[in-house]
Amino acid sequence: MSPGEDGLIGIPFPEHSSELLSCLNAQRRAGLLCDLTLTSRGARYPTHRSVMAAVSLYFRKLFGAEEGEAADFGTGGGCSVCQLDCVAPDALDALLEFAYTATLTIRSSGMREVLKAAQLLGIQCVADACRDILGEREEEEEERDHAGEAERVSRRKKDRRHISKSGLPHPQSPRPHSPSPSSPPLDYRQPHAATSSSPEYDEHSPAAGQNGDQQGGSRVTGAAVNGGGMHRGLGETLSAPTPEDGLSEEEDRGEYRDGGSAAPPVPPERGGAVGGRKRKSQTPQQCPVCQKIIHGAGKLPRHMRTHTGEKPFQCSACGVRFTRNDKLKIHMRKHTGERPYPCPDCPARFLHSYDLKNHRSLHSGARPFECPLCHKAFAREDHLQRHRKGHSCLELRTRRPRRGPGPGPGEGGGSGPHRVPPSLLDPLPLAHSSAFPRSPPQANSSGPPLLFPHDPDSASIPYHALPLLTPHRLAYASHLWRGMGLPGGTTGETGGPPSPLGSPPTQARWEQAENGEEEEEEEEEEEEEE
DNA sequence: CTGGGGATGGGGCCC
DNA sequence: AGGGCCCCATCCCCA
Repeated sequence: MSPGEDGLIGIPFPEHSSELLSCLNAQRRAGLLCDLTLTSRGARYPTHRSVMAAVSLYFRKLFGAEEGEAADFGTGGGCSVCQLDCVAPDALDALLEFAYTATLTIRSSGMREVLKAAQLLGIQCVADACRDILGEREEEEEERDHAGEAERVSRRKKDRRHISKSGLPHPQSPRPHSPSPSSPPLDYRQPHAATSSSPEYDEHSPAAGQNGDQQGGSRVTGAAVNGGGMHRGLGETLSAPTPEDGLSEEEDRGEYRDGGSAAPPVPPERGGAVGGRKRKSQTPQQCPVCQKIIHGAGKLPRHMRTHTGEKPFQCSACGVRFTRNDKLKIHMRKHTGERPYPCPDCPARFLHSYDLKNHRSLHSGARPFECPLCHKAFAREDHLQRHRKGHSCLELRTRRPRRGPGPGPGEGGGSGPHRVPPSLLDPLPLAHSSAFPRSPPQANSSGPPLLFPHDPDSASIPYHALPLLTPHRLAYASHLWRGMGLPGGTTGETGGPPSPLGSPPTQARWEQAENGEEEEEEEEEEEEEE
């Protein structure tokens, strides 16, 4: 290989962008290299012109960074001061935090101020996000107001509002850098929300508490919007959403609309397979990063580690780290040789109960998961899903195995023993049917849907798609790792490329094939009659 | 492409 | 409320 000509290789450093941002944020907090000071009603925020120009259209214009103009602001060597009294200190603080962490953490009550500030400063993605949230919330509140059972919820909401209001500094009072005791949030010197508290999610540190408690005892009342918009350009590591992400986010969205109330109509469990288990009305907590409602007491710290990449539980034998203690415990079985789930029908033993369950289906020969198109039956649901994603059934499918020899003891007709999960019959999986309500992706049949509109004018992506970007596993995680003084975040998250399940061309082919089969089957029946 | 094992994240139950 | 334990759904990887 001649190194000069075609020996060019690109070595990606996925953590670079997030590390860069994190470093800039550290410099900002330390006041290092700050060449711009923003002031708002007495509060001063040292910052960097380049960062502000990168984030805000307003500053881009101001500094002439947009069209190559050399404005005074842009060329001066000293530290400039930009007075922004039209922007509330809290909102400015939140926007600065967003600029340097890609996460917007604000209180519900401050949403409008942030929206206003984002519009003023030309931070489109934040403005869009705030608009969406405000819109949703208003709808939600209307629903609640009409619902008689919502009394408790609304009371809590009032409390929240009260807390939030009392937490806001008086507009006239100078913006303190150290907030008063009654105004816990938004100390700009401290990373917000999950950023600051992420190291404390370690289960070993009981002081950690829930994320919502970290700033004053009330649960999270604001929203943390992970800013994909402006930082997406930096974040080359942004991965397309996995089907899992999409699906779960769909579920989440449903839950989110419930607003975490104590007695919402519970969305169906996954596939309804859980059956008897009822969701106990445990205090749901909202993840400040992905907005997901986490049910179950004490589960939020566990969930947060999926964002931070923190793996506090290390195997003493091989050093592998885990996010959860129970996973480590299972892992340890590999070292101890313990396989607590023996198959009663054969010598096989398993680490997990569900492995045994899967395995036993082999003995029984049960293949309860049938492809509705080619009617091939599988013992495992995920294998059926994989089968359908691979579209292989189109080539292999011939005739409906209506008589015995086929897989499974029963006939496939109608309400036979073949269980086809409703989700699999749904031609358009949720992840692709409603996750992109505004701009449906150009689903090509060979790759993930396009999440990022190429149109530069559409500076923001739909807010609903933000959680799908899984940025929390990228830039965000890096900040936290850095904050914890740990080496760079693990990149174990694979987030494999999703298959465009149910993409229109494929769906059309399926439907076509299905129609063809109906005809074929009729012919077959006629033959049988003869 | 399929079968199988293992990993991961979320929720429920219980202490 | 927090955490342990368990189960479930889903995904990844390998043969």
